[in-house]
Amino acid sequence: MNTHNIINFLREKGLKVTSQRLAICSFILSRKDHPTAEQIFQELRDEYPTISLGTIYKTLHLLKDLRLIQELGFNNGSIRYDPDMELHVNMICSKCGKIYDYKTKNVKNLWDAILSELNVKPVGQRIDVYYECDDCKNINST
Amino acid sequence: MNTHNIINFLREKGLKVTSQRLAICSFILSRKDHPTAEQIFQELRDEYPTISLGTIYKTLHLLKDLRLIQELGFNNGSIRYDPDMELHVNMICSKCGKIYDYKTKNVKNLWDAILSELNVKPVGQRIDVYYECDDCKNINST
DNA sequence: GTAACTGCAAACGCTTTGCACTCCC
DNA sequence: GGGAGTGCAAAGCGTTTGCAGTTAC
Repeated sequence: MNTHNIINFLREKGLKVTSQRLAICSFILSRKDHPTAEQIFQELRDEYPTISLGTIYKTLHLLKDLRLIQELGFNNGSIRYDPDMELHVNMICSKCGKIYDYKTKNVKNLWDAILSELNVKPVGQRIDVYYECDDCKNINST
Repeated sequence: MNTHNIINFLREKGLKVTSQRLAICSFILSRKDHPTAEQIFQELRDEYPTISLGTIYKTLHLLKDLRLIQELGFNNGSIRYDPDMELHVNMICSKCGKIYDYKTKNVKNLWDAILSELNVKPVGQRIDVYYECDDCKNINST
């Protein structure tokens, strides 16, 4: 979703388009690494020095309610925000916490088979694979 | 794992078998509903009035390090503890938060397919399906 | 006897809330 | 002009930590 689309989307919902809100939406909707609220805060501070964590959280909740992002809670209590609402596998490095999304037709087919077995209408899903990424492997072997 | 096995397991690891530790281990290892630390605390209080949350957490971390349980972090910041270390799907009611585990051949197939496609050695996994359970459906329809 | 464990309370980290001020519409 | 949105600071809540006292071995 580009800036223009975000503006229209917010207006359609009767929401005000402020510069902070636009910045936060553009940021999270374009990121593929599932940042935390704190990371968003730090990265937007350069351009918006007065932006606050409270605003970040309020905007993220808004996007969650609008079903544009999903929250991923982790064992250390942190929450990361994922703008990909389609079925995918979260590939998570157990050392550095880096995440990338993985999607194939095969995953979709197998997932559909499981859902038909379960006979439920899911309102959401989450598939995590924890592994050691190449960067962390290399650090260990040096 | 019954009480006798737990005692032997702890002894083998050189850990002391205290009544609190035994109670917490027996409790979490036999529960299928993935309780929180607070729930364990409340339920054990009757029998062990002086037990503390600190001890619950320390014991849970111990069991995690021993790979007898896994932690599941959620969006509200809470952590729930799951004694099933085999591959399974967590069926989670999005309304009441109730969880039950689901295992079939297809789940295993999905997992094997993903792993062979990805060509990684996983160190763990997590598969959640969020849905509305029968109890919550009935409440809504009355 | 002593090292590990417990219970308590304080500290911690992330998230939420309340409210006065600001700015979009 | 009015109400939604922002920023700040305080409060909230689950988890972790530190330490003195206790207990298993």
